[in-house]
Amino acid sequence: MRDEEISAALLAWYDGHARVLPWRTGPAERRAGHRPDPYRVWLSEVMLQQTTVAAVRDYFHRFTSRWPDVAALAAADDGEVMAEWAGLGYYARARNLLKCARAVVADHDGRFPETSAALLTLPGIGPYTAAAIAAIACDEPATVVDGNVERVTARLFAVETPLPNAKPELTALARRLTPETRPGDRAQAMMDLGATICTPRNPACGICPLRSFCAGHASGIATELPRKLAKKPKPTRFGIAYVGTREDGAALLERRPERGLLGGTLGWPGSAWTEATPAPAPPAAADWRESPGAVRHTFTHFHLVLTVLTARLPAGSNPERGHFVSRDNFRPGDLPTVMRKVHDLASRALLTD
DNA sequence: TAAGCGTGGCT
DNA sequence: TAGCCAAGCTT
Repeated sequence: MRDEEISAALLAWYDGHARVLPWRTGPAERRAGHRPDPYRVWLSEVMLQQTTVAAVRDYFHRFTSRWPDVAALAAADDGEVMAEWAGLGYYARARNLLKCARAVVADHDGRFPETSAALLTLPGIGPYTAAAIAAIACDEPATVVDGNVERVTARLFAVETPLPNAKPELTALARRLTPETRPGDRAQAMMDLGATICTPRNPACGICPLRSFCAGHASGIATELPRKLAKKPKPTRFGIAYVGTREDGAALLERRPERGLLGGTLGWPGSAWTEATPAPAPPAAADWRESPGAVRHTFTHFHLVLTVLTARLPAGSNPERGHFVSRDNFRPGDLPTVMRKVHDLASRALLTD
């Protein structure tokens, strides 16, 4: 009974406070019988993996403008999709996005499957995303567990087990709060509550619709939850990047291997990234000069310090690595952020030369 | 199964 | 400033 009261309080709050988002069908529309487009739900959920709403907004608009449905995306050029994704991070998502779109077209007649179990078999769709799409787009009473739900649930039930060990326990508790009614709204309500009220730091318990049910708040430890195991320190790695520009303005770029860090993205040729600065191995013969300063960038699991070398390459340059991209076809914004930083440093160095 | 995999904003 | 954090998935 108590679990149902919590669900009811959550939905009542959501009816008045649901955020308006481009990929979302609001509670009023939903009651009028409108379901959101599964393609847009899927695209938004993949973009939102480990990524904030603010960061996703513009990317979502550009993707849906350029590729309005799953068939269009499935037919897209890989390089153009990678370029459009540039800057959003976790590039495996973009590669899997294409694989998934093509699987939907090839194996599912161009329509997304309508159960979480079937969605789970598609590339890039894991337990969270499968449950979210099924609940939001198909009204399946799937239990959606993301970082927000983990935090809300840990506080609501005062779970002291640290993450990630607490994951099964929190999932079971979240399942208790998953009623048959309005599963899509309920899932989004939990996430909205976590994003706007039950925030990681300084939660707004004073205006929380679940305060009277919250064991964490009652015992004064809500802000400390969920507990987390200590993280490993990040090592620092070093490398060299070569910014080569031909006389006609073409840039010497290289597509990285499909797998691994920045897989499938476009970037400047360079050394491996290792614990000591590697010996130079330029991609083409030229008078390479070091740009003052360095590029600093932090990835998920290490810090990177890049030395940037620039050179003008002759018209007939025949590089050992990479390929030339004409001035008209080169946009720094098509590169992942670390490579855009390299471009920016090289540009500053050439300007002051 | 633990580790690999981006980025930008906030404190 | 440096660490923490965000609507996780894959291998």
